[in-house]
Amino acid sequence: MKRRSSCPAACALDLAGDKWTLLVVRDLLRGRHTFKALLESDEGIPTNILADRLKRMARAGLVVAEPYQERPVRYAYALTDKGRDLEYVLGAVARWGKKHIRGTKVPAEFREDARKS
Amino acid sequence: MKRRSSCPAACALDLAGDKWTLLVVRDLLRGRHTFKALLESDEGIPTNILADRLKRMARAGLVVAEPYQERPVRYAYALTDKGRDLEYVLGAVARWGKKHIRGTKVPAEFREDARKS
DNA sequence: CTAGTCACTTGCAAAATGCAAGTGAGTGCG
DNA sequence: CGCACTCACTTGCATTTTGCAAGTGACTAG
Repeated sequence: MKRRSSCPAACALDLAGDKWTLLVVRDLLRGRHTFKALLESDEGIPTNILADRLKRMARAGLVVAEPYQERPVRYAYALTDKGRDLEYVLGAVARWGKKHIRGTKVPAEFREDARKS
Repeated sequence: MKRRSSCPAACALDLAGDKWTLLVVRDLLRGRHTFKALLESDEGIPTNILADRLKRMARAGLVVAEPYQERPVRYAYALTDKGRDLEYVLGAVARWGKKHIRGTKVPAEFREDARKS
């Protein structure tokens, strides 16, 4: 894995700087842990992209996949400490969106987290 | 412009959720205002991408281009209030990168802003 | 007249994205 | 057993975005 620079922001953006990764984090934080549950968000992430993001995030150490049943094996995805810490990035992004993009609404699951907006 | 959902995070990511936009914000914050100065960062943004990002950011109301000389007309890019507010997002991203990606170093221009890391 | 700078634009190949359809392992029903 | 259905993906393919290199136009300095 090549690094563009030694800037922490640039390196962080290499891991989480796209339109979907932070939304997956958002959904994991709001308690959606299965592939199907993650698919059901309003934004409608395509299945192949979700599969790819989960793999990348696992490689980057942001999530872990743990089997919640055998036969057939089914995985539940959970944030690692590293992934969970993206909550503060997500919070900053959401706060910015709420302030500057009119018509946006914080999902019910995050209402109390939005007090600082 | 179509909106993926009404979530403030999703909408914000549509505007700034890519590998380059926040780095341009970082460079504008550190006082680099011309096309050339923005090109000179360590990450090496390609010229066409920079031109495209500046256009998008202008359309999104994040930056304004003001001519700093006539003959030939040259523009200096400056953040709007909306764009400057991305500083908090950038800060959260940088803090996360500094904490979780080893070997990263906050650029000198931001050292005092990094106290909360 | 020539070289050089700045701010781009253009062309094109490679990679990422998005959509739809398919697959495989299993469960529940009659 | 046969058929329908679910869940978690994978595959194929068209479109879009990226990245690199080269080119352009306006102008300045020598």
